[in-house]
Amino acid sequence: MQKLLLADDHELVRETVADFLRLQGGFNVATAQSFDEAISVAQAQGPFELVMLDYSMPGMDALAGLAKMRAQTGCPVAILSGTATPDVARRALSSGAAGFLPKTLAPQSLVSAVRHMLSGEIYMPLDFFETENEADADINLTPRERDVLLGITEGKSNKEIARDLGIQEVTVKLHVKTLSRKLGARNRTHAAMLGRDLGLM
Amino acid sequence: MQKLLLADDHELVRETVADFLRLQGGFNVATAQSFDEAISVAQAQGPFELVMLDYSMPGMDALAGLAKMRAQTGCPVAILSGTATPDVARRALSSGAAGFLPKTLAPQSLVSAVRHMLSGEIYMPLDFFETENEADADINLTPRERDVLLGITEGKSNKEIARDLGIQEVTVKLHVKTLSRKLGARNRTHAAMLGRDLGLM
DNA sequence: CAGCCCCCTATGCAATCGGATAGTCAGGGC
DNA sequence: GCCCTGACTATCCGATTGCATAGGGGGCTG
Repeated sequence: MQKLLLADDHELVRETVADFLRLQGGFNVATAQSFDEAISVAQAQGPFELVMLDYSMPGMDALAGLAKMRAQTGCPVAILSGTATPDVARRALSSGAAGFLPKTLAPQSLVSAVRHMLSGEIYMPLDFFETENEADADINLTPRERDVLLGITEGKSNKEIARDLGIQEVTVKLHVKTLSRKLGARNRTHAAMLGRDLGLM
Repeated sequence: MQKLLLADDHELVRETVADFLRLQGGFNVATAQSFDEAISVAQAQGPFELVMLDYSMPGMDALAGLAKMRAQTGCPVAILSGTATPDVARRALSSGAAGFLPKTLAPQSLVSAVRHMLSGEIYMPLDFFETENEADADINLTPRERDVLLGITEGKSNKEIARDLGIQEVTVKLHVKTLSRKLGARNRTHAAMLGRDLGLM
């Protein structure tokens, strides 16, 4: 029987979900109520074939906990969250999560998601990509701003970007300022990160 | 019968894969040999339920083509590649790809991957996350450098990072310089991008 | 055609970054 | 004890960025 580990600090959620997985999925589910306990349980009762961690939980420290658990157990680790944004979901996957499980997921979908991850695939509900694109809709950079943003993400200086685009450095500065304002970025570096996260290039 | 569109400029690959999907998967597969032809076919013979685009193909222009095709058809679009790195794969997913298909994939896996994406899920072979982590192994930042890098990715200035960490601004500068060297980054912005791509935080 | 948007340029200045150099201090390994 | 590394501090200086202000020219649209 496949062994799962579910860590969440909300007891109601944790135990009902665990029971559901036991009954509907036929899994052997262990639980933990904090990140540290999850680490202990993983060592004491392991090996597990899949670990699910709540994103906001004592000791979890965001995605650092994900990396720690992956290093510890070597098995797929999924992130569970009730509030997380598409941005967090994408970062979780980039950080090596086996999947992202919003708590709004239909129970039956959870079982198939778990099976899915057990077979070595990445699970990501489509909703998150949809909503992401809607959210982006109100941000529209001009073609030139996009060019400049691309240069920034490649680590180029204003001078280099200007040369590559055949325009003056001052003009690049102008675009940097305007696109940063549109993105709500504090500076060029922040703009680069937001630009990539939002998939603007 | 589910309609797929496969675009690849290598005829041998394109037609053999298409035939395989027809025979083994029972799909209706249309093909195109360039990005522009893919757009035309998508309009003329659509709607399709899944589009697969070769990553390097005339007119494709990397991930811009992905976005264009998604906007055009509104259906899931997967990226196909023989050479792409984990980095490109992750960017493709961040840009809204329905999946990433390396050409080293076992044929039977391809069929299941396609079914998978047709059901609205994201497909990503586990290999890519594995190799990614191995590749990262030779880059090891000190804990402090990691702290500083995190601050940079959040768009903070050296002064802010120093205040948050309780150290002097000059020290932050030192860390910025050394971590940039370790990452092979040209400046802080580049370091932030590389750091996120490599999942170092 | 007038208004608007995008693109481009220019000048000037303050803040920040990037790099070099030169140290102190604590801890681990030989 | 010696060597090495990580972390931290200091000063100096040039390069770059960020911001404000003030324009010109082209294209699209009501």
